[in-house]
Amino acid sequence: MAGKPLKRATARISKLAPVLEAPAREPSAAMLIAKRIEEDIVLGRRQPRERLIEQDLCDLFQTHRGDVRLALFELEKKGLVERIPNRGAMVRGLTPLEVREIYAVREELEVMAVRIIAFPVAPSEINRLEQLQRQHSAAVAKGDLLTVFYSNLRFHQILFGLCGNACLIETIDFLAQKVHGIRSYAHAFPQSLDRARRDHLDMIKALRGSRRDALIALTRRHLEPSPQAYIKAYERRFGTAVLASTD
Amino acid sequence: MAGKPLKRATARISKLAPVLEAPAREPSAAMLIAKRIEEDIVLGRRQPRERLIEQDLCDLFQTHRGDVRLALFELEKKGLVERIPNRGAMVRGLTPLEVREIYAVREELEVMAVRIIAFPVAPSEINRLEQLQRQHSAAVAKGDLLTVFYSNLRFHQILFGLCGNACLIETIDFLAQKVHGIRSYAHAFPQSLDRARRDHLDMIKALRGSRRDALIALTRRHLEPSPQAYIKAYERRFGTAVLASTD
DNA sequence: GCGTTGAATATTGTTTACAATATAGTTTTC
DNA sequence: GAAAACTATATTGTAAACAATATTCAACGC
Repeated sequence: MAGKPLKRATARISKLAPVLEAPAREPSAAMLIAKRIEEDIVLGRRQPRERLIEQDLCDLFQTHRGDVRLALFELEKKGLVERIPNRGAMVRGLTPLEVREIYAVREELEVMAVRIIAFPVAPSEINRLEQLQRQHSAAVAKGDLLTVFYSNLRFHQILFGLCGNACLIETIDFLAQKVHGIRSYAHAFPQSLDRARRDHLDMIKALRGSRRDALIALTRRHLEPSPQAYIKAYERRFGTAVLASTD
Repeated sequence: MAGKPLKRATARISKLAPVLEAPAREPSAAMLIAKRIEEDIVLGRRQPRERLIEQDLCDLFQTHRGDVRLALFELEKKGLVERIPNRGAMVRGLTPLEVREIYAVREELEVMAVRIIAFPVAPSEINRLEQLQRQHSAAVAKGDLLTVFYSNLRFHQILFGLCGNACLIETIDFLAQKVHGIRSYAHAFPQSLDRARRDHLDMIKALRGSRRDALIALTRRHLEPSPQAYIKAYERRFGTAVLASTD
């Protein structure tokens, strides 16, 4: 047992990873839990300021606290959850100011994405978008909010994915996640969902015609309603003064 | 012991967090470890593809694997480390393509930041920048690369912090972190450090004169050398063909 | 009665031990 | 002698127990 510790040290030097490809790993348990909690927040099943207690989540997801803990750290960085040391985690509510700031950055990046898309776009890609759009419309008609949420998400991922810049795609996605929670406000009105649907159709049309300026304008317009609806709802609830009030 | 479990359930409903302010918490142990490892990567003390073994890091930082684990997850999300399930973590090397993509997004966001800075900027802010710049120059002269790194980082944080959009500031910072690792290449040449120094001085001048267009041009120019140096070094090392070769 | 103190409980944070998986080296078989 | 199977070891992943911290509620003194 005396000479053994050396082995690890040598191993670190010699083993420089034998050219391993990412083996298309499935998401870890912690990520799945994070995803589920995120869904709950998005669909309004969990209210802002509601506490997220580790043991409760363990019981719910049938797992140990390690995974739940990791999921909460994950959600904290995404901005959906607030964690206070030794006190725990709670669903985070965004202030109107934060929402406006996030949407300003989203607009900049999404416009950048459509600005660098290489035209013309392959018909197969446009067909994928149309298919997702049909799925989205059907879900809207049925009132299936979960499917609405995911098909909408996928639509935008495919659309902005066309730009080809992986970092840009990732960052757009990251910012979209931050405001997932406020969509439940925007979607409270059927007219909002309908407007989004029409925007999508127009986008597909612009894409097919390689009309870049139209696509940029649509991208900007498409981002407008959500923050406006949220801010209105917020002011109705907490008074007209939009300050840093936490309660 | 029969009726006790209920208490937790009721607690979750009743306790809606009694208006707690963020108590300016100090960074957790995991974050400190992540920071230290990041420094090692930035300064070239750890090579790309080098393995990061949890137990080694525990010995090094005198802690348990929980913290180290969390730090590695953290670094994975930042993009500095690659993790493969059941196999471990290693320092991640960026391909030239990734570097170009990241810098394209950085340019977009940093230009956005200086575009929305409210002029004129308070003299106190400009003084802070000048002070940091003096610190930076002194560190360059002394060859103190760690101080060079941090004073440069702070300079940009203050500069872009002037834009006032918290989300934008955070995202700029996030992307800068992703390419911290390649700065060791750029800084290999003294002329690079000197050019950066001059850029900073010009930026301060433009800021003082409220010359926005000049500041935007400087911001773009300032981002050029690093990826170029990295890509050149990469090609010299792995051959001129810039493909997905991993070794 | 009201604020304060103190014990009981709830919740998070840390540590350790254990199990599962991957890697390296050795032996065996053709 | 080379390929395949097996064993030993290294490393990560999981779980449970323990410790530290915060919250709740009741008793006490003023």
